[in-house]
Amino acid sequence: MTAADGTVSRGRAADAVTAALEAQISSGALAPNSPLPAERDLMEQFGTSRTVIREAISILANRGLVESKPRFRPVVRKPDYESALHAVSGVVRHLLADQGGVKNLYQSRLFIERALVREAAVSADKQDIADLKQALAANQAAISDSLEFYRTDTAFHGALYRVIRNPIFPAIHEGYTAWLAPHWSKMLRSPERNAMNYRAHEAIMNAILERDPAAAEAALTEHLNAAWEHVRVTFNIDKL
Amino acid sequence: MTAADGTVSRGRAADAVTAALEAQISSGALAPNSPLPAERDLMEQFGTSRTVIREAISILANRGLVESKPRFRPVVRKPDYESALHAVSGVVRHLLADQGGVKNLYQSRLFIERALVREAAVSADKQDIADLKQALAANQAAISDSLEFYRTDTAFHGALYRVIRNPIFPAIHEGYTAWLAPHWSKMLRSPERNAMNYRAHEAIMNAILERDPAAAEAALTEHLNAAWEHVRVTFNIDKL
DNA sequence: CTTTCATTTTGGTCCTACCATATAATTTCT
DNA sequence: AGAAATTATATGGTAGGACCAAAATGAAAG
Repeated sequence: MTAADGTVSRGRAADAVTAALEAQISSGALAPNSPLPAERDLMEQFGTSRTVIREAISILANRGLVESKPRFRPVVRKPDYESALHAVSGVVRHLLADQGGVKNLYQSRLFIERALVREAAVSADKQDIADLKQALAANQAAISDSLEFYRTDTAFHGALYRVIRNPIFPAIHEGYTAWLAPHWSKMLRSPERNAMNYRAHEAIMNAILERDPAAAEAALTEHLNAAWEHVRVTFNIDKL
Repeated sequence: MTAADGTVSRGRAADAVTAALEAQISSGALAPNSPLPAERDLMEQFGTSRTVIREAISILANRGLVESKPRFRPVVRKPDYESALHAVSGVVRHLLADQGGVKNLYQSRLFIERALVREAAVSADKQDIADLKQALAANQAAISDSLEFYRTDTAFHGALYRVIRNPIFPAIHEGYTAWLAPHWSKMLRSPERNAMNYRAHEAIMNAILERDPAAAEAALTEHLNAAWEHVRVTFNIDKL
């Protein structure tokens, strides 16, 4: 087969189509949130069979550049850090099922957040502080409502991932939230436990306000370790 | 269509095949590094057309569970943290091409490694120290050989990612190495610059040996910032 | 203007066929 | 007999056509 640039591809024609569509997405010719052209149009546009068109779309879907629900037109997605996380989610499922997978992931989260609270204590600006305070207040207000508490709990930790101005970190937070959620949901939520977790958040907040990175890191570490220990002993997931 | 478990899937039959193959891989029925059965055998085994078999294989490939070179039999791969990184590499390319992508990635690396050297200074054990020392020695021995210096440089930083016993982190290091390599290779390597970088590594090592996390973090920060600054001013990649 | 119904698109699946190459089998040569 | 060259087969990649069910669309009815 002969590609547009004249090179002979002995391997996959789909790769050429994939690259072309990638380019059209990057250049904005295919706007985000707009549906992809119909497969039969694409096969005319690229002069190939539907087979290769479909394979190309499949590749783009797994790359996170388009979102394809069965029976629906694939929708173009701007490649952002969330879609990158979405792309790994398939493998992550296997890793979590593996021995120690959940523990490894949780440990990495602890490690990251330790560094984040330290960073927050050292260099959070007024806006960061305001965001954290607001998230904390919302968390306090939700102590009696376990479902809402979980949401605000996640939001508070999420605020931590935003003190460092880097879109990679909020995406990482979303990853942790999504992948660890099944195990967090196991946690027996109660107003008492919620209150305990809120106090832990408060301690972290105070350490940040006092610009004490060591105290912030210590508070965060104890908070996450306590949560882990609770899940661990309650559900005996040591081997996970 | 009716799947093996009797459920009727209105969407994709390929998903059923994918799941079945996933199970066979997880259970070890399909051993790692062994080739997948031929497509025509699989279509008989699952009672579906080659189309869906091929789509399932494609999905598995993008999930990182099988590695498929064009025209070759797909090879089963045990899903590890490296294959997870491999799965994102497609999207990452786009993110790096985007505005500030490289900078964001490099900043995240700096953030992670700051925490890593701090961790190393606090809790590196004898083995960790020995590994770091060996990596440092190899780095010193390669000052005059820029190519080899790059390799040992990477190895030294890699040793940092292993002090915390978590397979996620070496994988992250591989990601940084692979994705940042194109930009690092731009760096004008010379014995002088190599010597400079070696001294930076030495300073980090010393701080770790002295169990001084703050000094270690400072040394690492200066090291990576200097490298970034050099790349930045030399090649004017501010907007990358 | 909304609802309902008939029509057309469109994605998902199946099938058959053919090509090019990787792999296995066979022959040929040393 | 063993190695190298040759032929045959198996296998992945692509093409094209067909059918179905659900989605999108347009027309008719309320």
